[in-house]
Amino acid sequence: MTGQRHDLGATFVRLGRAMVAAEQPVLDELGIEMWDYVVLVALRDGPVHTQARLAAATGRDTTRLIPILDRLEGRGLLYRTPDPADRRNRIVELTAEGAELVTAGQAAIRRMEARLLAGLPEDERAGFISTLERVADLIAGPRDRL
Amino acid sequence: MTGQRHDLGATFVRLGRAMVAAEQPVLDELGIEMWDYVVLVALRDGPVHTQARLAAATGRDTTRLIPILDRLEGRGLLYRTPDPADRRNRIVELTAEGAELVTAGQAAIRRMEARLLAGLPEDERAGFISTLERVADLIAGPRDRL
DNA sequence: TATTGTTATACTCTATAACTATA
DNA sequence: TATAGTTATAGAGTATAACAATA
Repeated sequence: MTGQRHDLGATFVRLGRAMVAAEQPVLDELGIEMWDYVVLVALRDGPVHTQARLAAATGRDTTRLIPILDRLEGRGLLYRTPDPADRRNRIVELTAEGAELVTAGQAAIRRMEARLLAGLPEDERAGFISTLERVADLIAGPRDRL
Repeated sequence: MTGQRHDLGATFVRLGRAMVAAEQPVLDELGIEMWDYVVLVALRDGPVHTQARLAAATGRDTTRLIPILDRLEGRGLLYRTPDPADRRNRIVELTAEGAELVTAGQAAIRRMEARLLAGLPEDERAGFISTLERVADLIAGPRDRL
């Protein structure tokens, strides 16, 4: 019996899939898809001046990002304007409605996470989450900040 | 600034992708693909009497499993025999060579994991991994054992 | 008739390559 | 000429449906 524990990769992938599934009903309630949410969260802290940077920060490539932006812009959750400094670039920014939605969405997802982890003792839970963030930086590199 | 930390889903997915990428060179060295490895690991602890159960345990569906089994059988790493008790079923079992390869592969992957986590203090690392296993069972349910 | 394994078809998602506009 | 954004095409990956063998 070699494996007292499972491979980290298998465990992380499995956990990722389970969390995406758990987020689905929350996102359904908000009427947005997962990648919509990812983009909205990435934009929450301020406008971005090139879509390429936004694509890198969200792990999509630029071509896959475009339909997402089209949909969100059509719903009035964000808007794109040409950058006056270089009109090839587009400044992407949340509308007030978009900012409101991402705040409400993330709060709902945090509540869902808390429910899932309710079985863990409080101190173990806190320690796990803080180490998890460090491990993520260690293994996957620091996240692109916009 | 709402997010002192990132959503768990985003973090797990990112970590999963990073670990899969980190495993790639190890698997290349062994001459197998990721799903080959997943199947070999699942079979390590004993034969399975229906491919449907193997598919469920590895997260593939039966149709996607078949080309994987074909390839591994062709390389002599496992074999399929009709179940005498119910000849519709196929018993899938590792060959000696397959068992050897999965043992060597997992050892190499563990060494890779240890290198990636070398930046963590030993006790924090141990605590994290043990809590991670509990969290995985909590969130994704106990894993199908063959 | 129902189920296992298999094969074939359709669909979705992703990646690559052209096209437009600005520089 | 080079780059940002966009659109169109091709490819890989996945899911659905039909088929053969056995029960």
